Amino acid sequence: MHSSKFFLSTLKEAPADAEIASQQLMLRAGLIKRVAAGVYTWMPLGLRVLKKVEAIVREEMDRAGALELLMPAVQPAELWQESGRWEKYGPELLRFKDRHQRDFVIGPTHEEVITDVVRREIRSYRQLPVHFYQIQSKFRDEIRPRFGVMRGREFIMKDGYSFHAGFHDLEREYGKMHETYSHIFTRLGLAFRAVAADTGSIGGAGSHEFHVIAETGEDDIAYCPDSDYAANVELAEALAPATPRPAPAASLEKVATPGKNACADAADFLGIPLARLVKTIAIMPEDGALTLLLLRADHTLNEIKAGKIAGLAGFRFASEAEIEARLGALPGSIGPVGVDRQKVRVIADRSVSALSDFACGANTTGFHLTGVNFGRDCPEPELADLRNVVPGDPSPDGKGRLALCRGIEVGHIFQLRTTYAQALGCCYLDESGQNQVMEMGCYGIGISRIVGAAIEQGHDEKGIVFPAAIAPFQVAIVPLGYHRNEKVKAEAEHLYDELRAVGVDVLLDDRDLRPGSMFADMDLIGIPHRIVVGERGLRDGTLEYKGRRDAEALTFPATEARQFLAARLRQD
RNA sequence: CGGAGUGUAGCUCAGCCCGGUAGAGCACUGCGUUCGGGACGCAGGGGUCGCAGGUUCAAAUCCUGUCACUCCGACCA
Repeated sequence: MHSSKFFLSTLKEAPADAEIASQQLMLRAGLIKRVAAGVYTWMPLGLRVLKKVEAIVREEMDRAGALELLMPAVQPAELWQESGRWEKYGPELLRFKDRHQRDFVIGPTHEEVITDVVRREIRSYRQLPVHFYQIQSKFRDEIRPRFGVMRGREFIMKDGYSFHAGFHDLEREYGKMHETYSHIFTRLGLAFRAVAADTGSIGGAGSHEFHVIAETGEDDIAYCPDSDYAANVELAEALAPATPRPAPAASLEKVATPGKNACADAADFLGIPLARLVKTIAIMPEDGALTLLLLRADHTLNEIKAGKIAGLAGFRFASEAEIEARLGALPGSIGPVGVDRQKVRVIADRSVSALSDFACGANTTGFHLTGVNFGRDCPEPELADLRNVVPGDPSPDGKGRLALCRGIEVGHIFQLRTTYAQALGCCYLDESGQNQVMEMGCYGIGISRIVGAAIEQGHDEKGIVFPAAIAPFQVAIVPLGYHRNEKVKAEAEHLYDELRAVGVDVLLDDRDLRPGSMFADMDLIGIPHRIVVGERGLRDGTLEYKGRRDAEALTFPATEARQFLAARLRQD
C-alpha cells in the first residue's frame, strides 16, 4: 500500500474528552472516529487491525472445530420473552418496534437465537456435540459508555455456543476452549491471565474470564504470586481468620460521636484503628425483612457474595427512612446491639466474628458503642463471606498471600448448563430414545476491545506500539526525497515490490512531506518495522532499519534488504 | 438515576464576568524558499458562536427552555 493511495488522518492533539491512553491514541492515529456516545466508525487503518484480530480468532476457532455462522443483529421479542430475559434484561437491552408495532431488540448477545436454531435442527444425540460461532456487532445500551472502544455501546464480539449430550462433554469442550483462548491471546501478543469468575445463579466452577493486565482495566483481579490461583475479586474467597476470637476485656460503653457518620471520622474520633470499627450495612431483601450486614470498616462489601446468601438474592440497599423506622437511628449510627432478632436478620463477615472489644453504631443517632462483644452484648450473628479480598489476604488455595491487579476483560467462557435449553425447549433423543435437555456452553471474545487493550498495553510517548501480529502494516518504507530524487524513488519502489512479492504487509510512505512528519506518523500508528531509504545511504549502498521499540537505527546493505527483513520479521 | 460541568473553524482553545456585530495555534488551498525527527514567508478559504425563545437600539456574551456531550457518584452506613 502507498500512503498516497491510503487514508491516514493523524492528529497532533488528542480530542479533549479522551480519557485513557488507548482512546487518545486510537483517535490521534485515526483508527476510529466517534459517531455518538459509545459508537464509532472504524477507519481503514483501524479496520486493518480489527481484521487481523478477527483472522487470528477465526483461525483458532476453526482449528478447534467450531463452525462459523452469522446471526442477525435484529431479533424478535418473542425469543426473549420465551427465555424470560425480555423482563430480566434491564435498559441495556435496546428495544424497538417495527412498522407493524411488533417488538424487536438489537442483540446484546445471541443465546436465544442460537438455541432456537439448534432446537429446530437437532433431534438426536448422534448430531451432538455442535459448536457454532460468529463474529458480529452487538449493541448494549451501557449506562456510561467510556474509554472509547473499551466500553462502547456498539462493539464487535466473537461469540460461540456449544451444545452437548451430557455435562461431561460440555466440560471437555470447555477445557478445549480454555486452551484455545490461551492460544489466541498468546498469538495476539498480549499479557493476559485466565481468572476464575462468578457463575451467577448457575453455580459451579464453570466460568473463566481472560483479562489483559492493565492499570486502566475496569476489573479487580486477585491472584497469588506463589501459585496459579487467580480469580475476579467478585468471586475470590476471603478465608475465615485462622486465629480464634480473644476473650472480652473491655466493658460496653456508649459514646457520643456527633456528626461522625463516616467510618474514617468515627474511628479517628474514637482513637481506634479502622479494623476495630464494625460498619453496619442495612439491606432490604425481596421479602422485605430488614437485614444488617456487618463488616470491618477497613473492608468493603462484595454485593455478589451477599446476593448468593439464602434469602438475599435480588436485595437492595435500605433507604434512610426504612432504617430510621426499623432501628430508630440514622445510617452512620446503626449497629447489631439491641436489635430485635425476630424481626431483623444480622449477618457478619467472618473477619468481624474474630473481633472482640470492637466499636459499632449504637442505634441512637450520633452515638457509637465501644467494647462490644458478641455473645456478651448481643447474640452471635450468622456468619458468611461478605467482603472483597484485600492484598495480603491468604490465598484460598492455601499457598501464599493474595495480590491485586487490574484487568481488561477480553474473553469469557461459561458453562451455561441447561438454563437456556430448558427455557426454550432445546432437546435431543438419547440412546434409549428418552428426551433430554441439551447442555450448553458459551464463549465470548471482545474483538474491538482487544484493539484498545493491546494499545493500553503497548504504547509510549510517540504513540502506539502494536504487537506485530495485529499491526496495521508490518513494515513502513520511508523514502526521504521520493519526489525529488529518482534513485530514492526507484530504490523505495523496488524494495516495496520485493517485500510485497514475498507477502509482507508493507506501507510505502510516498507522501510529499518532510521526514519528521513521516517518522512521527509511522511511530504514532505503531508500525513495528521501519526502513528509511535516503540519498545519503544510497551513496554507499545502504538502507536504514529501526524497530518501533528500538532507541537507535542501524544500517545494512541495500542488496540484502529482503534477507535482513525476513530475519527481523521472524523474530516477531 | 442523582451531582457537577462543557457546547465558539476539522482539532486544541481564547473571547463571555464588564453586550457594540468573532480570534489564535494546528490542519486546509495557492505561490516561493526549504527537505534525516511534526519547517518558514507571503496570500487565501472556512464559523447562522449546539438549538429555540426572551430582554435590548444591539446578544457568542444577560435570562428561560431544550438538545447533545463529558466527568463524578451509585461500597452508603
